[in-house]
Amino acid sequence: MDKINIKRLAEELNLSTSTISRALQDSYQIGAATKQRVLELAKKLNYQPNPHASSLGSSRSKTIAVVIPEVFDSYFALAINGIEAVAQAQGYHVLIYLTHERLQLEQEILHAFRSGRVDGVVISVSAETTSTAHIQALRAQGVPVVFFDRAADDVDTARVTTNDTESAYQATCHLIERRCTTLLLLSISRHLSIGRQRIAGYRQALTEHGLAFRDDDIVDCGQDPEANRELLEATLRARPGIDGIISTVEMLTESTYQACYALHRRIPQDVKVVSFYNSRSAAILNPSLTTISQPAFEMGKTAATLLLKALRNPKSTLVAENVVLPSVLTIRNSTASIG
Amino acid sequence: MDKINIKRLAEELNLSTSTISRALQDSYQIGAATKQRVLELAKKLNYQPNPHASSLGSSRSKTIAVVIPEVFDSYFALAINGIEAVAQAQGYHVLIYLTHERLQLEQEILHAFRSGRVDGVVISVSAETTSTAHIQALRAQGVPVVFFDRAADDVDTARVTTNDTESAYQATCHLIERRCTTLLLLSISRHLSIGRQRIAGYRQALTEHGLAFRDDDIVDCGQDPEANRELLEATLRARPGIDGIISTVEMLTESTYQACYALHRRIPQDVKVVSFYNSRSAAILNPSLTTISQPAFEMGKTAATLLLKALRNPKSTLVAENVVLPSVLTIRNSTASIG
DNA sequence: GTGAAAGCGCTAACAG
DNA sequence: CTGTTAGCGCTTTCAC
Repeated sequence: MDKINIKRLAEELNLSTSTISRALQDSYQIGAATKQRVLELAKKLNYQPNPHASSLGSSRSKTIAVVIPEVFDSYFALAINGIEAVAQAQGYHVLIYLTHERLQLEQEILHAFRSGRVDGVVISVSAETTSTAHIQALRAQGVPVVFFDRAADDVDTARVTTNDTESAYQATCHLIERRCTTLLLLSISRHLSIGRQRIAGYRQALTEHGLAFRDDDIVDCGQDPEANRELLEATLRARPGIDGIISTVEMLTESTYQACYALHRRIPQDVKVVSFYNSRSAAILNPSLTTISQPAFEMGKTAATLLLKALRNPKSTLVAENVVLPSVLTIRNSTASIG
Repeated sequence: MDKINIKRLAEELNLSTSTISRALQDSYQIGAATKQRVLELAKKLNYQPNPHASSLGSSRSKTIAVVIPEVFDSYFALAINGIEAVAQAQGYHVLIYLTHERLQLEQEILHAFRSGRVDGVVISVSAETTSTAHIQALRAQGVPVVFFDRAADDVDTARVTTNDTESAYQATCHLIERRCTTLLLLSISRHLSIGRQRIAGYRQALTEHGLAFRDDDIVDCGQDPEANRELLEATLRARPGIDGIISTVEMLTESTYQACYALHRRIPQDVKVVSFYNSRSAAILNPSLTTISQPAFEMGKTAATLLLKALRNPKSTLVAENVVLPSVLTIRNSTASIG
C-alpha cells in the first residue's frame, strides 16, 4: 500500500491526472459519471490531497492568519471562535500568531506573510503599533487584510469595530448620572485609534456635563496585572477624590477591584466602576460589574466573512469600510446608586 | 521587479539553486563566505522563501496543529499562549482547530491531517471522545500526537496532564474538613479519563472520611450555561441537604454561583464551592472563589516542547509518557468556615 | 469531455 | 565545498 495520490487514482481509473484533479474540484468540465467514479475511488482509497502541492500549484493556501496581541482576554478568545467558525465552514484553515503587544514581532510576522503562506489576514494590532508600513506593504503584495477591534486608521481596508466612542460616552454618562464627579479612565494605548476613541467618548461626556477633562485622569496601564494594581493603588491614594473608574480593557478589572479592596474603597459606595468586559463572570464579581460588552464572537465572524468574501472575488478591493457592531452597557452593582 | 526566488538569487550570484538553498538553511556544507553573500543578497532583495514549495519538497510543513474543544475557557486560552510561545521560538506555525466538543468534527479534522498539512498535533480531546481510532490512525501515519489536559487513555503517546485525581481529592478533603457532608461533583465528561480521575479523587476522599459515594451526586453538565444553571437549581432545590459543590470545569462556576444566588443559598454559609478555575478573576468573585488552578500556560508549553522535540528526532518514538504538572489549591472565601 | 505537458519553488540525493 | 538532477503532488494552459 504505497502513497495514494492523484497519479495513483489516475492509473487506477485509466484517466489522466488532470481529469482527476478537475473532478476532485468539481469542475464543470468533467462529466458527472467520471466525477462519480473519481470521488468513489478517492473515498475508497482514503485519498487525502496534499495541501502543499495544491498551494504551490494554485498559489492559494486556503489558509488565513489571525494576528492578535494575546489570548488572555476573553475578548480575543471569543473572537477566535467567531473567526474559526466561518473559516472552518468555508474550508479554510486558521493560523494563530501572537504579537504579545510588541510592534516588532507584529512586523516580523506580517513580513513573513509576504511568502504566500496565507491568503489573507485578520488582525488586531498591538498596543505599540503606531507605524503601519508593515501592514501597507503586505496589502501591496496583494494580501488582503481585515482589522477587527484594534484598527490602524491610516490603512484603507475593511475593519470591524464596535462603537467605541459612543460606548465610552455612555459609560461615562452613566457614572456621571450616578453622581460621580472625578472619573479615572484606564487605558492601555493612548495612540491607538481604539484608545483615542474611548478617550474621546469619555471626554465628550465630561464636557457635555460641565466637568473638566484632565489629562492625568487618564491612567496609562501596562501588561502586568501586579504593576497595574500598584499603579492604581498609588493613584487612588494620591487622589482620594476619585469616585469613578472606567476601565477600557477587561484585563484591568481585576487590578481595579484589588486596588479598591486594598485601600478599603468600597465599590460602589466610594468608587463606582465600569469596565469593558466580555466574560460571563461579570455577574458574579464582588460586586457584580457594570460592563460594556462587545460582540466579540460576532466581530470575529464578521471580520472573517469579509476577508473570505474578498478572497473569493479576486477583484473585490476590500476598501475602507467600517462595520460597526454595537456594544452593550449592562448596569450592575458596581455602579449602583448609594441608598 | 519580478518574483524573487531561489533561482533568481542563484543567477544573481552565479551559484546553483541548491547552494542557495543550503546557504539559506545554514548548512555546514557551505562556505562562510558564500553564505554571507547569499544572505546579504536575500536580505537586500527581500527574499521570502515559499513555504509551500519547501513543505512539498521536504515533506515537512514546520506547522503544528492545536486541536481543542473551545476557547471560551481561560484554560485553553492560556494553553494556546504556551504552545504558541514555544512554536514561535522554534520557527513553527500554529494552526488552530476547534472541535466544539464534538467527536465527529474531531475525527474529520484529524482525518484531514493525514495529508501532511501538519508535522504534529497537540490535542485536548472533546467531551464526546470515547473511541480513538482517528487518533491511532493519525499516529500510524507517522504524525506525532501529544495530549494535554484531556487525554485518551488507550493511546500510547506523550501526555501532559495535571494531577487530577489528587486535586479533586484535595478539594474534596478541604470541603469535608470544612464540615460539608453532602457534596455534589459537577462533571462534563464522565467517560473521559480526566473526568473519571476527578471523580476518583472525589470518591476516594469521601470514602476515607467515611462518607458515602452516591452516583447521583455526580451531575452531568452540558455546554450551555443557562441549561446548566437550571439543572443545578433543580438539583439544589430537590436536595436541600447539599452543602458543598466541586465544579470540575471553569465554565460551570458562573452557573453554580447563579443557581445559588437564585435559591438564596449563601456561599459559603449554606453551600461551599470550589472550582477548577484558571482566570485571575477568582479573587474578585462574590464570594472570592476557592480554586484548583492548573498550570495552563506551562502545560501548553510542555506539550509543544515534547512535540517539537519529537519532530526534531525522527526516530524519537514519543512513547507513553505522562508529564504531570501539579495544580494548586487556593483557599478563598467560597469555602470559608462559618463563624 | 479528456489528455499532455509544463511548471509552482524548493529540497535532497548523488556527483565531483 | 558546490553543482546536477530529479522529483514533491497538484494545477492549469493548451490541444484534441
